[in-house]
Amino acid sequence: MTGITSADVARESGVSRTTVSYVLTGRNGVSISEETRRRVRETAARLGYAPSAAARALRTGHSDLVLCILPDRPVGPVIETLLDELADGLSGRGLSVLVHHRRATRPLADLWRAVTPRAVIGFAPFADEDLLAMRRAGIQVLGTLGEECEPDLDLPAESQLAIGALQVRHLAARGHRRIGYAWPTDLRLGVFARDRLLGVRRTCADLDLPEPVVLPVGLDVLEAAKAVRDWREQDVTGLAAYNDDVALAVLAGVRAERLSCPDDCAVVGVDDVPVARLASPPLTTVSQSIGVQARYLAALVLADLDGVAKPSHPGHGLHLVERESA
Amino acid sequence: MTGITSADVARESGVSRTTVSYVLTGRNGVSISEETRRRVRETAARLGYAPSAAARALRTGHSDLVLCILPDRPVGPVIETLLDELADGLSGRGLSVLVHHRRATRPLADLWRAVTPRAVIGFAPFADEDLLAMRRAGIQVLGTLGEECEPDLDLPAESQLAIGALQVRHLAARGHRRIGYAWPTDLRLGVFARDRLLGVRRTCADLDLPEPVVLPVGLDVLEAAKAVRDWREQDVTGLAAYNDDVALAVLAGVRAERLSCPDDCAVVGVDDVPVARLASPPLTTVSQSIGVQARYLAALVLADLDGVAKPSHPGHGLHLVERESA
DNA sequence: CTGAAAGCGCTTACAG
DNA sequence: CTGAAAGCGCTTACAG
Repeated sequence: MTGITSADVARESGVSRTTVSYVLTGRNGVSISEETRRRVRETAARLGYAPSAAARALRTGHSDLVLCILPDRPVGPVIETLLDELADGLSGRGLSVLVHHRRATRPLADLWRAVTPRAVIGFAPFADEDLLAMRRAGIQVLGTLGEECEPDLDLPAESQLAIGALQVRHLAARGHRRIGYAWPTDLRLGVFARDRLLGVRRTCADLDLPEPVVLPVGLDVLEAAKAVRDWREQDVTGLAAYNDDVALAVLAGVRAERLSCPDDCAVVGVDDVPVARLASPPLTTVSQSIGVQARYLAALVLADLDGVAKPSHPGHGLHLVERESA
Repeated sequence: MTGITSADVARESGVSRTTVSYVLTGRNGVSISEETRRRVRETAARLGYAPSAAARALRTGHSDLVLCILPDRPVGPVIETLLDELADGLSGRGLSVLVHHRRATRPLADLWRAVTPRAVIGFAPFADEDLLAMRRAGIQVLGTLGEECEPDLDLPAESQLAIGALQVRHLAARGHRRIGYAWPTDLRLGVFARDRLLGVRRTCADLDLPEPVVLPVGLDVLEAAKAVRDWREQDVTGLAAYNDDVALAVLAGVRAERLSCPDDCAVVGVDDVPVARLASPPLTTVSQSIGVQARYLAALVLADLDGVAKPSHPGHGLHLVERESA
């Protein structure tokens, strides 16, 4: 019932399956008369023929899918936008983007073997064995954790470092000397948070500021208020938050303590989520140029497909969105 | 290089591929000695054998994937959590959840044919022809837009209606008679918004309240402030927002107008996103019991797989999270 | 310019 | 209890 195969199209068009395949996959090496091409295409369209991806995958060894592996937690609008733009960049070449939220329960291998993707893009770290196995299977593996967009799990990711640096430089430029870091309580966020904090630490050192005071801040007003009190006791006035959500919690803590931003303390987030501008006061934050990153990622995938040289890295594309909180 | 096939496992274990297949797919109809089973399983593990999903899909007609189709816009933490829990519920049965953000650019048919999933779950409406084609191909198609979790594009979705109803009932119970509805400016949200607003309208009628005053509110303070002014001119004091993001904008508008919630006007959102409790004032909102919905969805998929009767619908599982904004 | 045929790696009646 | 063989639908050398 599923239906129409290339054999049907061949019979209807009065040619062989070979010819159908050549016409439809667009192999221009083989010369087939324009008339024949037209007829085959017309028949395929008329019958509603769509090649079986399973058969094609079995034959060629891979599907036309790009698999994106996300961590097992909500990723927020920034990554969502990135995926969206990535899908845009790849769809023109017949590649579809599929997203998988990593579960601890099932081995990753089951998934990529099932999908046999053209490329796997990791937004969460891979186990070394998974990485190797995928490479061995001829799958292009990209990560977004490292500078080179290659999973390199030991080096701190340059972009993440740069984010922390930008936060501190802005706070320092506003005259803040004692910096606090609002660390996310969600343990799953550790990978990113570690590198961003490292960026904060290094920049404090570079600017001759004292060590930043790191305090965990959950998405809870009382907890955040407690952290704000602790920071104030240590004369911390410049606060860098892991991301906008955490920054929003800090802002709530500041209000709960009847203090005000940016007078009593300044807060800088990361991501520029849509609600950042709606905060009280509107949140100053570090924005990542998602479009740029998405296009770069798409270009990397396509370059590998075409066997041409990798495009050069477009840079982090970070910039500070200055509002009223810092 | 990709490597190990069932033939390798068969040779190493000294049995036929048939036996390997029987052991590994766990067909207990056929009786195979425990000793043989053990040996095959041990060999497969030792060689790191993973069956080719493409071959299996070609043979059986479907993969072990469940494809979730999302609209082409960020969906927010609620849907993300739902997907997460859905994956949990299905992974025990060897099913992996894959997510695709709908692009206007490529026909949906290309994707589901490529994936040949066991089930497709739609978080966005399908075209009728896609729906029919998938059903014809033997794919179970579920939607989350309708009560029955079946795509039924003409009927307003009961859950969405119930959300709007709950918002109005809460506002009415607080003494608000003139209700305003904050409509999202993002056009892509129309499907959900329409039904929620309908729920608001009907409930206003049921309670003998005047027609709600619908105003578009983007995620922008100035725009929201303008809307708040307009509502006040019409003596609207109870505000139902499409979702928490829009509600946060309304709250920002209220502050910009130097008014206060819930004294001057009350605001109710939808979703209970993590930052809702961090708003100023903390946002009263309608929460959907995501866990319940996810388990129901998983159960629907599995029931179809097992050929048993559908589980009964668990109800909307909506409840109001009362904070300070209303 | 076009076609007959092999083979990708599975699963599953069917025959022992 | 186990194996030989067909066939899922494609692509692609190879032969005309």
